[in-house]
Amino acid sequence: MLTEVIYVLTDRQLLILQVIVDDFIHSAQPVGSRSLSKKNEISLSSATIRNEMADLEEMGYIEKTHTSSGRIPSEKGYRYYVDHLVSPHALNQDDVGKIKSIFEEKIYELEKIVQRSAKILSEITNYTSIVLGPEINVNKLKKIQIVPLNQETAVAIIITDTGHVENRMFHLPPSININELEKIVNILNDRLVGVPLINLTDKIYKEVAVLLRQHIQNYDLIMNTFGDALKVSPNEKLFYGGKINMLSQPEFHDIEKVKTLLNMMEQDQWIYEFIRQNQSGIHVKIGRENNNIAMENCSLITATYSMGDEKLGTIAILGPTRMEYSRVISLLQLFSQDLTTVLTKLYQNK
Amino acid sequence: MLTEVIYVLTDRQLLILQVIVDDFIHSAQPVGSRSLSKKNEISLSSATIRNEMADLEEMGYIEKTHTSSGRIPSEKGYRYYVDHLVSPHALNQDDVGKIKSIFEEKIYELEKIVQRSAKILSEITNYTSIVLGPEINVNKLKKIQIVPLNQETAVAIIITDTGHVENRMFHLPPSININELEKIVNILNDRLVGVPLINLTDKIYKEVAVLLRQHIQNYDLIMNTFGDALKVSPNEKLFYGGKINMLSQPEFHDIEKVKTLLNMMEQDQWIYEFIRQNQSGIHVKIGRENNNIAMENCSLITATYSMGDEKLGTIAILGPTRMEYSRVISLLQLFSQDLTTVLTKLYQNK
DNA sequence: AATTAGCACTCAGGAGATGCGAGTGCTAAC
DNA sequence: GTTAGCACTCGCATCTCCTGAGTGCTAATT
Repeated sequence: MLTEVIYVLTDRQLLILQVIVDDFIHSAQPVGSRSLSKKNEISLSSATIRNEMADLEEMGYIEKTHTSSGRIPSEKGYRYYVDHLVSPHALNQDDVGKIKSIFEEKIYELEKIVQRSAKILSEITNYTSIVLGPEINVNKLKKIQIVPLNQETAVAIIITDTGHVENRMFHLPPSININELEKIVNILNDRLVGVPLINLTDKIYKEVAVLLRQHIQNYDLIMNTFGDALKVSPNEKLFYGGKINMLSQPEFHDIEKVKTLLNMMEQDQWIYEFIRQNQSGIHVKIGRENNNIAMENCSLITATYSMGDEKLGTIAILGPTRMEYSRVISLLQLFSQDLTTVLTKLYQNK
Repeated sequence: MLTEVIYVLTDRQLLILQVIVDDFIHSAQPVGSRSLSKKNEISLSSATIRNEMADLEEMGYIEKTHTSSGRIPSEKGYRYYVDHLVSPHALNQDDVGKIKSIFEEKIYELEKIVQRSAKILSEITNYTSIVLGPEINVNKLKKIQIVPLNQETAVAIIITDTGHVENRMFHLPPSININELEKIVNILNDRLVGVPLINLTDKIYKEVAVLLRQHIQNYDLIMNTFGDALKVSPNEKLFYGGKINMLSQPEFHDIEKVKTLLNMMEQDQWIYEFIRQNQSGIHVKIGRENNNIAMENCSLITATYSMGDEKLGTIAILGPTRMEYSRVISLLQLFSQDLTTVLTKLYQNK
């Protein structure tokens, strides 16, 4: 992308730009000079405003939809607005209450908290929320269990220090006997507790294999099938809230746009990679900054949440470029703070 | 609902009705007499066809969209078509292959099989698939485990005979000690293995409570919090596939219709109750037969799947009333049969 | 020098008018 | 009983016209 020239704007231009963005965010209609001149914040004639708007347009901060239309903010305009003009939004008591309510119910499972959060955030904002669940790969093993179901199958259960439970069924070779299985489990629990899940398989084959081979008859036979069961799914889960909220936005009255957008959301992998790479803190990506045709008309605001100072996951709000930046930013700030506090309190005291 | 009069149709009328429905299903355009007269199956002049169509309309099987338009099937027409005119559809090799592919991968978890099925069925049909997961309440307890995570929390794990794993975190009262917990678990496992999950809490409080009270110090204190953990979520899970396929149907080019429909799908509860009540076999509900405004323009074809002869769950395909009934019916027939066979083989041999 | 009033101009979008084509129903002939 | 023929209907696309909200520019005003 070309680096765009950043002009120095006069106070008056700043004011006008801000009012245009604010107005357009709420009305979704191009803003004209006459309607601006009527606002309290601005006491200038429409002609003067027209002159200033012409300058703002030349600098690339606003644009027209056709020759004689009012102005709408350009992506560059939104960028400037987000970087310099958003005032810390005084949050509505209602919204604050709803965010607090997420944490009031006594839920202990990380994943459920996160899922609930996605739902409520989308309800408050009327946009779509995307929550990247906690990274389970870095969680540490608390216990491994194997429960045989019948002669042929058993289920392996992996419990982490955060209380996350993974389970996988696997096939039992006919020659195996239950005692052997128990021996394996004992050895594994003995040696592997505290190991991050991501290192589990590695550690088994490199360090524990020798030991297992000594004690177990059919080592290869068992590990062939059981080993797979221990490979924890590599990806964190994505949770969506309010996918259909986008349908209520006037910019998505076109069914084709809706389709490409919803389609993109089904492509978990892309979203996953995209959201995952966020550094901690709040970030705003506007329109084409997202590098995805489906999101041309969308902005994405992301925040991270942590436990102590270990980053756990990401939460994002997806709306039209014409979204209420200041409100959403404040909401996410509050939310990620609260979530971090709760999680730290819940799980940090081992 | 009023019982509608069922007229006896001449062979010629049947033929015309069938061709109209078939044609409309594929073109989504009202069918006129002239285009009908050109078809090979029908060798009549357009005028004759017009006369027959007038009769069919009078009987309520077809209708006009405006005075001089071609005809489209009415709900009654679709009903008649489904009940009497659908010919067993010769399935495409491709489709059969895709259905078989669902079961080729070695997945053992019931839920994952079902989830995968929803996805693939929606891909084959281009409609929306709704799968009601296996009823876990009737599964029988295989084992209960409790794993303490730290001083304050523990996770309870319930494993069923089908390999389904439920887990719930709960709070440990500070005065409790680990040995007591283990004692409880031992007693529960001793007494409750083989009990259907739905009867679990009941059985604990009615039969096992006495025994527990004898052996456990802080019975009330523990059971207060642990008891909740054993209450298995009452509902089976709903899985959707191809929610957005509906957007490609011409009848859903209207954003409002899409919104009400997608909204309805978010109301899990309603869909759940509605689909659940199906008897085994294949059932077709057309338009307003579904008793839901959101589904006025939709038809729902449901099939059940079982293990042995115990009905496990339901799978449904949701499409516009103008959907390919015969194809979908055949697909569902094949699919539910295959799924039943696989499940029976997988889990029946205990 | 900065601001404003005034004016000619542009364009989207809604309201009518028009024509075309695909359909119908009816009547009379085959 | 079937069909040809004809008058009629209506949706839909196209065109034109009109209005209103906007613009840019120039000249007058502060």
